[in-house]
Amino acid sequence: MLLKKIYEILYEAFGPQYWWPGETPLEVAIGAILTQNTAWKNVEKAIRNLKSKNLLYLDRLLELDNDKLAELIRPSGFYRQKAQRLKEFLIWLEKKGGCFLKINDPTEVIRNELLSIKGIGPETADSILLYAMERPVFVVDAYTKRVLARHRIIRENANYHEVQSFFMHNLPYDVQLYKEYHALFVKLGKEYCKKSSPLCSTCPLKQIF
DNA sequence: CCCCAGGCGTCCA
DNA sequence: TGGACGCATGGG
Repeated sequence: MLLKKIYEILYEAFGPQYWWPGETPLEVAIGAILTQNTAWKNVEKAIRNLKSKNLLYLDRLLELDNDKLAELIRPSGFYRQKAQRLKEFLIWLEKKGGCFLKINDPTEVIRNELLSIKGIGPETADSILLYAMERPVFVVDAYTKRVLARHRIIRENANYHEVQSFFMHNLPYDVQLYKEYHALFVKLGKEYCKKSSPLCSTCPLKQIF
């Protein structure tokens, strides 16, 4: 199967990526929100700010007013929006009991609740589900689409659900596989499939075609 | 100076 | 449905 083959080639080329970077599920989820259309380097600064003030805990973040939070996460960009949206998410988490791994609702139910939070779209919801909650959900991002479109595996304008279904219907439901696969796509995209450079003559996937 | 980054909501056709 | 635009910092 093509998707399995692609995975093997990427894993062979890059090895394990150890994703998601973050020490706790809460940190993972916060990173998922802060990294929206933002370089990860900038997110690291924002998270470092929170850590250095010992604020990376649900209760402490909930106490923090939005302006203070915004100032701390400023390096991650869109910081006023993100502060507000992050806060909304934290309130949801608190309402669910405050602990990701103790939430027992079906994945689809949680996903819909996450999507109803303003500022959490499909990619962010799925990143939280996969990397913070260990649910078998495939994460699709800009790199995934760009890589597949350039190799003509999907349409240029394929939507999120379409691409996600393609993976989930052709791969086993396997959390570890999905975690690694998405991380490998990001690695490949960053190094071989940049927006500005149309060619990718040295792309590891070349050997398939 | 430019373009880009691990998106999303809103508005409009 | 899907394209344009605003949101904002930091790096190349």
